[in-house]
Amino acid sequence: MSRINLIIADDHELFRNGLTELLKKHDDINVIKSVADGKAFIEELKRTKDLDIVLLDITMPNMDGFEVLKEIQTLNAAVKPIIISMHDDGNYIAKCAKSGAYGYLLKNTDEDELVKVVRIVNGGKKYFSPTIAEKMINFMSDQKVSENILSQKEKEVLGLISEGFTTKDIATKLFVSTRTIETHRANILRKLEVKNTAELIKKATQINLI
Amino acid sequence: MSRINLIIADDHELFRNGLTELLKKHDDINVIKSVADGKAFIEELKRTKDLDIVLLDITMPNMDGFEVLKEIQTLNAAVKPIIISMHDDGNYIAKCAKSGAYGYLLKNTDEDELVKVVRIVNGGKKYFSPTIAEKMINFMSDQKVSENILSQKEKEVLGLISEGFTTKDIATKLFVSTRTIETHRANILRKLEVKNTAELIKKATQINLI
DNA sequence: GTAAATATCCGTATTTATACGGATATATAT
DNA sequence: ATATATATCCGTATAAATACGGATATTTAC
Repeated sequence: MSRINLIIADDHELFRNGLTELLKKHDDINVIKSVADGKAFIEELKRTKDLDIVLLDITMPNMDGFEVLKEIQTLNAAVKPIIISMHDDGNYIAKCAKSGAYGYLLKNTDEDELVKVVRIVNGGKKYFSPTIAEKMINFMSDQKVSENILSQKEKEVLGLISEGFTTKDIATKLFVSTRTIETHRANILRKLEVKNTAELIKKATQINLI
Repeated sequence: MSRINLIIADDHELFRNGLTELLKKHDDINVIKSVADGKAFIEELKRTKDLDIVLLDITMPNMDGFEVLKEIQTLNAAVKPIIISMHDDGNYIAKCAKSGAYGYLLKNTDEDELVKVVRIVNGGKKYFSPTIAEKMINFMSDQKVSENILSQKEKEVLGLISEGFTTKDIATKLFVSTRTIETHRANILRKLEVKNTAELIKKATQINLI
């Protein structure tokens, strides 16, 4: 039986090394390298034959996990990425799933779960735990609301409002009448269910619109 | 020579276990236990004699690192806490230093540094690396600005503005004339160097004023 | 292909916010 | 103890935002 060839990419050296020690205990898993950022990983990827799995952190310098996922797709590489993140934001999870991750684990996962997922993914199957999958679903429904509730133009206007431009400024900038911008503002206020600019900006920051 | 008795408190099981494996390699360090949250640690603390050091994460369920630091002080325990965090926010660092931490390490510290700090701290000395110390200093000066630039009253007014109350609303609520609130608003805008409410609320959220 | 949403336009009126400029009593800090 | 900052007050004026109500062409969705 051939062993599972694996690389760890995480900018936290203590975590990376600790994880290596943990995985060493499992005979069917072969940690061939660990790297501290996405760029270093991509270089390894190009150099290494028979790489099965990469355990990938999201937040890394140089090139973060999302970019690595994209690059893996671009290169059409055979490596199967498993995300190991400490964020259980549906946001992150959904983004990873869309970008081709084979699994998503939290850093508080236990060793058994980790090893289990490595084996499942190595077999070519994707694995997202029920809890993780749920977070993702919840996010996607919320997201739909906050991302799609405003039109492109409205989002643009909102952005300019948040930068301190007045209605007149914005109208000039966008080559339309102030009346148009006023209508946009009114619609934005209505859609976000707020009654004035102050509340609007607060809400918009809360739901990540600006 | 007696060994250094150490407990790890971190909610990320993979990190905790990996760290344990790493430290096992050093004969003078004795990892007597690892726990997943602050509360569990405090219980261990009460039970365990001759505990020298705790490696403490900030973000944990039940009782976070800050609370643990406070509790250690309250109990007047002899254990010397070293924070291992992934956040290099001056904010966090300053808070920990104030609360009696003996050291502050980032999770991307290397093994040598970790072991070095454990030994230094075990000798009774505090250790904050130059980089960490610098972040803390920078934060403390920034903090002074953003926390002290507005008066209590101005902060109160700002809070109400951000909730969508108008000048008139606020005047009524605070039993003063609208003119007073208008002056407050003008002063707030001037102090934060913004020109209208939209920009104000954005800036205020950015610098954590609301 | 029809319905719904969007982007754009217009008018009138009211309410709010901002910009000037100036004042006093109290608390805080050096 | 004197200077500085704060909280409070007032007037006048302009600029900006919000609230009504209504319209059309285009794009998007089902």
